[in-house]
Amino acid sequence: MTSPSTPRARGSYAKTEQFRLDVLDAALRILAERGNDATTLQLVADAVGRSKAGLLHHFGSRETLLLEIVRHRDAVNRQQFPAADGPGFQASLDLVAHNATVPGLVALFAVTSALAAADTSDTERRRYFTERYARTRAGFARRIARAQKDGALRADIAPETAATLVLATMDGLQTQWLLDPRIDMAAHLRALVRLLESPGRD
Amino acid sequence: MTSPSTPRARGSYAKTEQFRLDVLDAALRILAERGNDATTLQLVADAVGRSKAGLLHHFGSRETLLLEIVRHRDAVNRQQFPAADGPGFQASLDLVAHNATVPGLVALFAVTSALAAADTSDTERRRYFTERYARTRAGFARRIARAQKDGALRADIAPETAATLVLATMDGLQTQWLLDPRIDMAAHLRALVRLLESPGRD
Amino acid sequence: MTSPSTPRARGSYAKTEQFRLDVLDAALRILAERGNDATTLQLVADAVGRSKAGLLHHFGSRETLLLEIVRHRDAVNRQQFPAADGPGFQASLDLVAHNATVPGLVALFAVTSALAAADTSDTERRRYFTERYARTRAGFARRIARAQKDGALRADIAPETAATLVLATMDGLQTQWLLDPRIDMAAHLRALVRLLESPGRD
Amino acid sequence: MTSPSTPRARGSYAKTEQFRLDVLDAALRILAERGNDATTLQLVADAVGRSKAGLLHHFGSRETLLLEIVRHRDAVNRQQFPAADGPGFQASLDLVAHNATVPGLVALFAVTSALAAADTSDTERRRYFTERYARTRAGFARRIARAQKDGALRADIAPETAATLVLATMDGLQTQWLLDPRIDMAAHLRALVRLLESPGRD
DNA sequence: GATGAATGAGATTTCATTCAT
DNA sequence: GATGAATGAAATCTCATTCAT
Repeated sequence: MTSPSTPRARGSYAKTEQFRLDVLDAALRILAERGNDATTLQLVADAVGRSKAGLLHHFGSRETLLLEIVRHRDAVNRQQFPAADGPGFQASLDLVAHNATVPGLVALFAVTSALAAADTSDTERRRYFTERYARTRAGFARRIARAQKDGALRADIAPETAATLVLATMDGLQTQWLLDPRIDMAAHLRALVRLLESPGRD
Repeated sequence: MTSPSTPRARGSYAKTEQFRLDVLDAALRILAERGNDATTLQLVADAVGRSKAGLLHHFGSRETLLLEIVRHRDAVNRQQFPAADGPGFQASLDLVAHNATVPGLVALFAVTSALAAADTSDTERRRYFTERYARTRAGFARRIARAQKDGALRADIAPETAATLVLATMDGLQTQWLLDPRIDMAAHLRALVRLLESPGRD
Repeated sequence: MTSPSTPRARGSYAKTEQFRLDVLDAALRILAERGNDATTLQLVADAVGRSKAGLLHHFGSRETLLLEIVRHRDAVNRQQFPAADGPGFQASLDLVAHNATVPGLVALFAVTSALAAADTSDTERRRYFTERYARTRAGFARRIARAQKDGALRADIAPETAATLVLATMDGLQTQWLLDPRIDMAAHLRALVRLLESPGRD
Repeated sequence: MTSPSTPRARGSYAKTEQFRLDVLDAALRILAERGNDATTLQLVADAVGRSKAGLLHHFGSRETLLLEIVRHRDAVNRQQFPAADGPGFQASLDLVAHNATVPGLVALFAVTSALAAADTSDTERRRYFTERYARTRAGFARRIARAQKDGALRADIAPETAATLVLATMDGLQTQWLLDPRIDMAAHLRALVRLLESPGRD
């Protein structure tokens, strides 16, 4: 374990962590500008003033680098949008609203998760997303269960099921929004939450 | 032009069409076995006993070939699971149930649509999916509106909104199912439909 | 077999052979200017306006490309300096004199043959030089035997032995000349020939 | 500074020297087994239980390390085969016979001297071999001149010229022997010596 | 239409070497 | 001195794509 304030894994090379962050930033920026296929290691290396080989030394492969962006953003998001202990979906709604300002990042998530899901062997990418979804579902389910007990959400649906639906909806909305930015992700998520709050009245 | 109703049979036309179908089949099979990245033109060419150049002669590019699989499957599915004029979601439920038997195809859709959504320029791929989603949403919305009038679905949500939610859920469930096959896509879709139904129904 | 005037092996791509020759020329030039280690594929590729990958498509590897230069020069030299059927060493002396004008080429031969000789496994390079030396020795021996019969060369040394010595001397002289250009290769070779012509008289 | 005549023994000096010798031994062994290209610093480092960086700390570069092997072997050989003050070539013949038992070493000399000769700039390697050849030629010439005065060798060839020929032959024979071990280096060198001897000798 | 050859782009691997500790 | 980490250079490999026949 390292000291809590400096989350560096190995005791060496102070500048390394900053360098890694710089690379992730640069890669994300290029990704947002050029798209997945056009984002080459050379371009990223040039952007940070290093060589392709230098990047590979730190990240192992192009795939891993992209996955690291996802990982890092997940960590940042967990800090910025902590799934508060309240029963509501406010944190998720805030995150969705925030995502609507960073299409490049949303696109990266969409592509990476789809590729991970399509992997036919047990890649790190696939493992990461499998775990990530399981974790997110569990968190949602916990808060939904509590909200159902409080009477804030209707109880005629299993918390796990509702959690899966919320998560699926958030994902699906991203694809539709990327293809047609007029679609309001947050508004649609709110609509789903409303369905979960009370049974329909005619 | 060939006559619309009878199967083509003249000369090389029929042969070409059959060849294209063979390629799509072979490609989908390899895709299902090996995943997206490992599916090379060479592999597909070998599988159908042709050259890489031959495939490209017919399909233009690898991307287009993959998109053609999607296009073709969409056409087949429209035939097999016609969004019947009834008010229910039975056709969609049937399609989802069927998809659960063809993970390779589901994976292809997930990857291709994500890549299309991530495209930063106006590619054919992007155009296809944009249109496809718009069309599907419109169809869902039409049937939802009718069901609301009939009292089968709750009316306190805009048909367009509900349609977007249903479609998003179907997409999102695919990713989750690919990552964890224990997730029952059809059951979850039914749960969403139930949320959309009028009270006093179950 | 192909027609005698167009020595192209395969019936296709007229420009290919010229391209290969251009590459060999460019590589030899750079080799002469920069030396063995500093001659990179990139440099050669740039010189002929192609990509590294293009070169590798045609030559397989950097090693092979260098060996091809040797092969090609051997062929050219065989034409320019045909080991005439006369009994003398004039052709060899001419070749040695000519070599003294192309240090880059001599250096390439020296390095490549040494590397081939140092190869611990049966590489193509090693095979080529093994065969080349055997062939050259046999040719020399044949002409020496004839000269001995004619009385032009002393007969108290086996033709094979003399041939091996002549060849060894030519090689060894190249190294010494490269390290100190004041050494006159042709003059030294003539001195050896004189030793072979007649026994010493005091 | 250590005392000139007694072997060093103080502190880490002796240890360092032993380490250097161990590295040279290990490198030569690997060179003999794997050949020039396949002999990586990592392999040598592993063989002596040190790190690559450790080797470079002591030797500066890979090239230098290889040159050090040559240098060290030259020193050992000068001790074991002192070019005795007698007029004959016995010491050289003994050395050649000994070399025929250490192909790895012979190969290293062949490659290193060829690379040195091919260097287009004034490297340490090139300097070393230039000097080494000059020194060896001078030594040979001195002894040949004496033998000519003694009437042991024919006098119708300049001692310098004969020395250059002998040295060239020794080098050239090594290459031929490495490529075809059936070639008897010592026998061929003896044949050259015989050509240099006065008539009426055999 | 079809195909083998040619081509270029890019990822990856392998090294030697340099840097920070 | 010694070493693990960092780095860049270059070769090689794998593809998709284009060209010439």
